[in-house]
This record gives sequence, C-alpha cells and structure tokens, in this order.
Amino acid sequence: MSKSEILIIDDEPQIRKLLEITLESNDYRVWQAATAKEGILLAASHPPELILLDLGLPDKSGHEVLKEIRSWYNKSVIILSVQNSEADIVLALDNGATDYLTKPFRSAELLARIRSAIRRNSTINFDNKITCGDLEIDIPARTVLKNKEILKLTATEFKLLVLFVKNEGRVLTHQFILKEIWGIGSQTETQYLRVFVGTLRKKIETDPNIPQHIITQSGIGYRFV
Amino acid sequence: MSKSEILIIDDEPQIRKLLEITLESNDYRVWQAATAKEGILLAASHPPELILLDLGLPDKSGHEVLKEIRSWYNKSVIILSVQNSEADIVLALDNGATDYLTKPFRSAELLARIRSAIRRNSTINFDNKITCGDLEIDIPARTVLKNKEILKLTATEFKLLVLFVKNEGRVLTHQFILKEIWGIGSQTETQYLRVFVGTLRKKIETDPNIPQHIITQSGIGYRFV
DNA sequence: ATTGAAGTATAAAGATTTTATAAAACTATT
DNA sequence: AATAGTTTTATAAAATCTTTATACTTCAAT
Repeated sequence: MSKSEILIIDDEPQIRKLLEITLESNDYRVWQAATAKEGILLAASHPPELILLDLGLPDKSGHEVLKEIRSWYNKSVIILSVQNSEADIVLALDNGATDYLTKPFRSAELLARIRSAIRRNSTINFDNKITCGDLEIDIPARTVLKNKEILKLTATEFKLLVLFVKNEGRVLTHQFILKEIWGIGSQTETQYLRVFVGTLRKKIETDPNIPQHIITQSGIGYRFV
Repeated sequence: MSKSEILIIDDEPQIRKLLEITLESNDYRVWQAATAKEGILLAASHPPELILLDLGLPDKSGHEVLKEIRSWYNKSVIILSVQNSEADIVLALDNGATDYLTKPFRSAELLARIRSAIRRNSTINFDNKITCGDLEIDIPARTVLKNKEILKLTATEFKLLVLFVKNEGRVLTHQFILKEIWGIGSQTETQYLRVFVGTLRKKIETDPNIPQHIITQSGIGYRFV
C-alpha cells in the first residue's frame, strides 16, 4: 500500500517543519503550502488524503480556504487553530471541517486524529446511488426503490432517509438529526423526529412493528442498518 | 531498548532495598527517595516511567506528594500502603493514583501491576476507536462490538463502559464513577453502580460469573482490563 | 469450625422517562 | 376549496432507571 498523502497549509515555517518531521516518521507523504493561494492550488492539482489547515493565514482567512476547497474536495480537513478561538472552530466545523486541533498539540493526539480522519474518508460515500439491503436510493433523481418497487417519499422523509443512509451503522442523536433536517433552533423538537421516523418506517420497513432498518436507541437516537 | 525507570518514594530502608532488588533483577532502572521533598525533586528533575509512592512518609503526607506531582506528571503512580487503610487508598485513587498495593506484597503481584501500569502510559488514547480484547468501542458512532457482533447498550451502560475503557487498568473508586456518571450528589448511591455493573457484565462478559473485563476491587471500586 | 459484619451480586417491583401512533390543526400550493 | 405535507397535541405502550429485598461471598473474631 502506498503512503497516505497529507497537505499542510500553514504560514509558520516552524510548525510546518514540526508537522513534516512527525508525519514523515509515521509514514505519511507530506505536501506543504505557506499561503492560502498555494494551498488551494496544491489541493486541486494533487488531492491528498487529508488537509491540515491553519486558520490564521496571511493572504486569505482559513474559513474562505475551507469553503473554496469544500466545493470540490470531500475528504477530511483538520483545522489547526490557536487556543481560545472557539467561535472560529465552530464556524469551521459548520463549513465542513472534519476535526480540529488547538496549538500547541501533542503529537500522539495529532496522529490519533489523523488516523481517525483518514479512516473516515474511506467510509464517506459520495456515490449518488446507494444500495442498502432491499433499498436502493438515487439521490439526484430523488427516488427510492424497495424490492424494485418505487416508494413515494415526501421531501422531509427523503432528507431523513438520506441522512440515515449516509451514516449507516452509526447512532445518530436526536439533536444531530434535528439539526441536520430542521436546522439549528429545532433541536429540542424531538417529537417531529418521532412522527417522521414513524411514517418512514411504514414505507421502508417490511414490518414497521419490527423495524430492521431504523433501530431505536432509547434515550439517544436512532441507528440505520 | 533502554530500561524503564522507576522512582521509589518510601522512608523505610528495608522496603526500598527489597524493591530495589526485585526491580533491578527484572530489568528496571531504580531511583530512590526517602522523603517527600527528595522524591518530588527527583520526579521533577528526572521524570521516571512509574512512581511507587508510600503513603506514610515522615515529612509530608503521601497524599500531598501525589497532588503536587500530579500537576505536571501524567504517568502512572502506584500507591504503597499498609493494610486496613482503605480510606487512604480511596483518597489517593481519587487524587489520580493509578493503582495500589498493600504491604506486605508478593513480588509477582508487584511486578504484574508495574507492567500493567507502564503499559498504560503508552496507550493513553486519543483515538476514537478503542479495541480491548474481544471488545471494540467506537465512541463517536456510539457502537460496541463483541466478537464483531453489535451489542445494544442503554445510554447509562454506554457511558459507564466508555468511562471504564478510557481508564483501562486504573482502579476507579465507587465515588469517582458515581460522580462521573450520575453527577455530584449521587456519590453515595453505590447500589446504582452495582446494578449497572451487573447489567453491563451480562452484556460484555463471556461468563458474567467470572468477569474478565470489569474486576471488583472490594471496598474500593472497580478496575477495567 | 462457627458466627457476624461488611461488602457485593442479582432479581424484581415501582417510578419515571422515552417512544410510537393516531389524529387534529395548521400551512402552502395548486 | 381541495390537496399534500408539516407541525402539534394527546395518549398508550415500551424501555429504562431507581429502589427495595434478599441472598451470596469474604474474612476476621470468637
């Protein structure tokens, strides 16, 4: 297996050097950029497995870089930020960052988070057609087939199903699902979710009384299998 | 590989000598201190892989030494104490001790505890996926696999398991666990803990009557291995 | 060896929380 | 106004947590 490639976008040479040494001695192939412009170019010309992005760049804010990159790059991006910049971190996570590290960081932690982020890459499925047992979901066409029969789902039901399918196997908390489907501000309306899980089960489960796809985790949320 | 260094802080010369002989013949490099002051200085100037700390020191209580050391030292500290001093042991464990031994101790047990404590140093885990023998725990996905089979845990059982796993090898006192899971205010409800350890054992242990993972430390708490 | 005390394990009853479901009320679209 | 879809409300059922009761285990003192 070839080495995983990591792109570092950070303007501080010492940090880049430190990261380079740590990563190369752990068998990663490292690319470096000192400016936002350079970083975006490198990421585009040579998409790496993972990007380490400093938020404090000289020519353009890290947030802008993240947004730009995210329009075509869908692997992991870990944010590097100084301490006490929680607002920055929250913004970055909302813009699609995978994880974050605050400087100074211990190399054990850095490496663990990188491993975890890269592991996640391989499970992100951006295919437009997803098959899950007897279900077949075509996201752009907005159609769902169960045993080759077309199902009629409402907009919300479809969004919910796509969210479940994209996170197959994971337990999604009520909060998370509500945030994703209804937006922040509706995170306490657990009852919406119950109603829609109910209608979705009626359509996708062979026996809605014994759900095989949408599993309840009482007190936490749901898991799709 | 160089020898692991162990610092002994104990005022009794016979005990120090006994420990020295046992440890050096098992390929450890031994440092010694007879007083609290000396011990703290040595630990600071030359941080060892492990500290063996006697609670009954002449100049300062072992508890104070532990607190002081813990502000900068994050490797394992094993407490040496006389028998029937459970209150002392509980206090020390809550102050961050890793494990304890009551004098007189058998050298086989001493060595086993030391090996386990040193192993712990290197496996402090920032990773999100943790493997523990036949158990696989994915914290963000909130899933637990036993021999690749998914286990269904309730919210409280999962919290408890995560706490145990994150402190693998450490002795956790009842008080500490109750505080972490049920919050301060429930620290006297040891019975809750007994019930939940029982249900958790039923799910994660191959034979709940002979627990291999959650070990009872009578009068003190539990240890996860 | 027997007893008693302290600590532990387990089952099960009771209380509480969470979930599922139906249905009513509301909203937007045609 | 009819329709489809969403948001609320109400309530029964299920799951989980708390509490109680009881039995077991360990170990020191008689």
